Amino acid sequence: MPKRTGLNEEAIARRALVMLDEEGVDGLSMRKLATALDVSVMALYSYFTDRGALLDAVAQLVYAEVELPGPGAGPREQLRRLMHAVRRVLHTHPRSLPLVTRYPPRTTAALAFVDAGYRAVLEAGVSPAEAARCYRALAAYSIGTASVEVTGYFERPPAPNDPASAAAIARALPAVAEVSPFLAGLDDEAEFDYGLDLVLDGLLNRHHD
Amino acid sequence: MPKRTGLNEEAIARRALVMLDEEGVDGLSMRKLATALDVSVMALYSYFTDRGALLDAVAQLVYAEVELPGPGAGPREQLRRLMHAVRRVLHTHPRSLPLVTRYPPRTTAALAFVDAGYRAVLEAGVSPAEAARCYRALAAYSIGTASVEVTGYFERPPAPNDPASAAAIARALPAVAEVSPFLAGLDDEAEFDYGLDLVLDGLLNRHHD
DNA sequence: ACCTGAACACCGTTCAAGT
DNA sequence: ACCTGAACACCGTTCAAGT
Repeated sequence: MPKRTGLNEEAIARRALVMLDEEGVDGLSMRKLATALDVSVMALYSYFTDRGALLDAVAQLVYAEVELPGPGAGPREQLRRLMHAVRRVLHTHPRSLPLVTRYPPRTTAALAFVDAGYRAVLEAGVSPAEAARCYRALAAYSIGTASVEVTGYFERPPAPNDPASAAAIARALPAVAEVSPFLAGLDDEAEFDYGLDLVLDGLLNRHHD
Repeated sequence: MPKRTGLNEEAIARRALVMLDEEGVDGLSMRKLATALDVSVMALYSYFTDRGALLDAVAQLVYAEVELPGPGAGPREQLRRLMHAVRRVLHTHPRSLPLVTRYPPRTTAALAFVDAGYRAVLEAGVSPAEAARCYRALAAYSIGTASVEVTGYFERPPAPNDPASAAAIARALPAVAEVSPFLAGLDDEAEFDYGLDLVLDGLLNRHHD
């Protein structure tokens, strides 16, 4: 008689995603995950060759959560909605960012949003060879924005450890001192749209002429 | 008499960067680093409160390596050169990418390239408030591109574990099947320029009108 | 085929002690 | 102030064994 633990790849990866959301990549250990699933650690290795394979599976689950835009809009609007959906998923699972930059989409479910993106670019009349370049630029911008947002790259003005040197920084880096105050007030989603429209306009105009 | 180990923050972080380049973030352990520096593990804790502080210091070293463009060119060309320099550093230290997306520039040396970027945008006649937005979009694109390049996001056509399902993928994801073959042939630097020009044109034209 | 427990070779960090 | 060694509480993974 089998042990009837109800274990399978999907169930393990789902529980791992919950743990990732709560504790981050470093907090997601095989041992804690096994405890949470009420099995021995080594039971997990019947489904994943190692921790890397598990993290990959978690990344695929995240990609699969990207909401595909419904039909009825032009290609440009489809792309805009799709990139917003990508950004939204990364905000739902901010701790998954290190995984997303390590494991590309691979499963059918994970590739669904990529397919939708290619389709929209092709519908705009772009050749397959050019569609690859277009989508790559869009993906780079979306992933980069999410990365910058989630890590708070521009969140606060630079603060050196030594508080006495704040004045020194202002003297050595006048432009940083002048511009930094405005970074704090930016609205993330509006900024995302700002750059996204730039890239979309550039891409689609270039191929319409 | 002090132990004359020649230890200091900078020397430790420099050696850590070498180890990061060779073995990646996971391979950069406090214990191995101490052995490489010929001191006990705990000696490192006199200079860094924990491993995170060390990784932060390594990230600052990487930022400080960004080559600033010389004078003599217009703001647009300066920005183009600067973003290429950022990309170049991330290619010199590809394993530093997880650090760069975790620890923003903070020291004076690390902020030098950010200052140069702001200065160029300001020189283009953009207001400080708008300069913050412009630079943010540029940084997002550059970091995202480096991320996509280094992780090989678009390097190979998607290959599911189950080879029998390759045909199934082609059926379920027709646009992926059509576009993917063209991704392999792309030249990374040319693609970077492709999108960078798009963003630069959009940003600078918007503010010139 | 799936699951277990013990063991191995690692980690980061705390603590008490040395100079 | 700087450095050490021992100890603690963790890791991922191998192995031999169980059903």
